[in-house]
Amino acid sequence: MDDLNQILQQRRDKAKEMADLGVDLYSNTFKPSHTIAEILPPEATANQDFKLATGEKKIAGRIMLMRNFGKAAFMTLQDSSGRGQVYLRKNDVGDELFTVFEKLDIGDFIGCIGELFRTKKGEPTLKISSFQHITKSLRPLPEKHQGLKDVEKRYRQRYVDLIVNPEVREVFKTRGQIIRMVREYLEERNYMEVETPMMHAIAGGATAKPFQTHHNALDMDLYLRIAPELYLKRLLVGGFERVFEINRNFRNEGLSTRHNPEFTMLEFYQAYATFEDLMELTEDMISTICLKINNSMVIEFEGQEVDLTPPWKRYTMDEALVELAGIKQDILDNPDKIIAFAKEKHIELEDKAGPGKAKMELFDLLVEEKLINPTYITAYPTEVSPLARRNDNDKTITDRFELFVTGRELANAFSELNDPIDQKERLEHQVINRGNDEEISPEVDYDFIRALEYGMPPAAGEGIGIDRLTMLLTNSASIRDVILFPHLRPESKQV
RNA sequence: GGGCCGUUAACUCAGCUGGUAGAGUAUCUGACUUUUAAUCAGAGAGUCGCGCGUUCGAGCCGCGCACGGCCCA
Repeated sequence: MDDLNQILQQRRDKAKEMADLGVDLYSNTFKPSHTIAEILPPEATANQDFKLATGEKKIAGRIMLMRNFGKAAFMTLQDSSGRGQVYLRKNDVGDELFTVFEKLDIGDFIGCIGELFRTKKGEPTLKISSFQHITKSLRPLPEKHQGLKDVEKRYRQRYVDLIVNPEVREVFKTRGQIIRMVREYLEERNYMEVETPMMHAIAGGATAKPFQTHHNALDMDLYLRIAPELYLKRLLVGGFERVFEINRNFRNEGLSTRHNPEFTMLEFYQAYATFEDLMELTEDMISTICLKINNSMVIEFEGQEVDLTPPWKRYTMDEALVELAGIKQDILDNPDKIIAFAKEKHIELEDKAGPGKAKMELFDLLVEEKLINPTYITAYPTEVSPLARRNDNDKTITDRFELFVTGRELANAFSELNDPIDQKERLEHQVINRGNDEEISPEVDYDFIRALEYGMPPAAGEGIGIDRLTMLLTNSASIRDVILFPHLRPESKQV
């Protein structure tokens, strides 16, 4: 720490000078009476008839901007409610405090006491009669107009991003609101929030590579969960008829603008409901939340207009492949032809893969990106839906839907398979088919089968990616923009 | 894993055909008691991501590596 650059050294020197003046650099005695937005709301600037509160007010915040006139200064203070202007004059605060003021830096926290007035230009401002230094900042903030733009720094040092880029704060406030609204929506419908294990002995409930860890005392390997599904269904067996969980899942796979190794998933299960009931619930829930967040069900996402007004478009998988990918029905109906067609499109299929897998891959390749407005795809092949209930009339498809918006999968739901014999066969079949080429060999969760053998009421369950929902509702192009601390490789450089 | 792009002062960015590095903001010094990108005058601040090579000479050319972004798998 002895090779500090000029600016860092100057700040430390100033801190020392303040301490020598008897200033507590990290005091915790100031109690603000108001937030900045309470007494200096943005609308008060626009509306000159806005009545300012009278009497002494106390606000605390970080100094963001300073316009210094030698014996007076305007400062822009920021707290969690927003920004506001304060005005300080040597005559008002006295020589002793003014000496402290002269040592203040942009980035420092101060507490200000004073009364409100309007400047010549009409801006509501707190006229400081006294102030207290609260916290010293030893590092300079980024440029005042450009903010912090370096994407890597914004993610690594999110705290700086949050200080200087107000729109980033808004995204994360909105994320919190979305989660709260989801919770409220489900609780109003008698869903109970539960927490199930994040560490699993068997990584089940989805097809994904898990992270591995180890429990020392038990001397056993564990996996960070890839999905909570099998535990939530155990709760249906146990008699809870409506449960939901909002929590992290972990998948040891690639990173992209749509994938973070840990991501937040909402899963909910409802006894005596079908996947069709959940289609109605989902479009109502998401459009309602969107309306509350954006005051409209028609929103913009990456320059495209997206209309979330229910009811949403519905296609079966086959219909989507015919209408949106132009595949002929007779190809879809013939297992050999559809597999051949997929291979023509350069889709790599394992020898064990059947027509269902081929359809799913063709859908991902040819259809998914075309689904901008919310669209339900139903009638997924049983082959690719090991946990979903078979359709009563056609055993090759399941009572399942996925929801696509802006070319992305947003939700996955189905009527749950509650036949333990069928479930056992399908999970075992899946394990055999996944084979040994994966580093972590898949296992069947036989306790889950045992639970089903006690009898699970018919139910429907759904998973909604909270990160992706937040991306949609905040017009964020990358998942890293809705995750406070997205995963990055470690910095090599000295900080 | 592959392709393309990026990495220069604390921040945002310039940097020509290879000739020892520049602006704005921020900082420091001085002036200034209603500014709001305050203004005016002056000053300091850089392992040019890292390493190797080519060259009399590399921020710039070549190779490798690191980190990041976008696209693809």
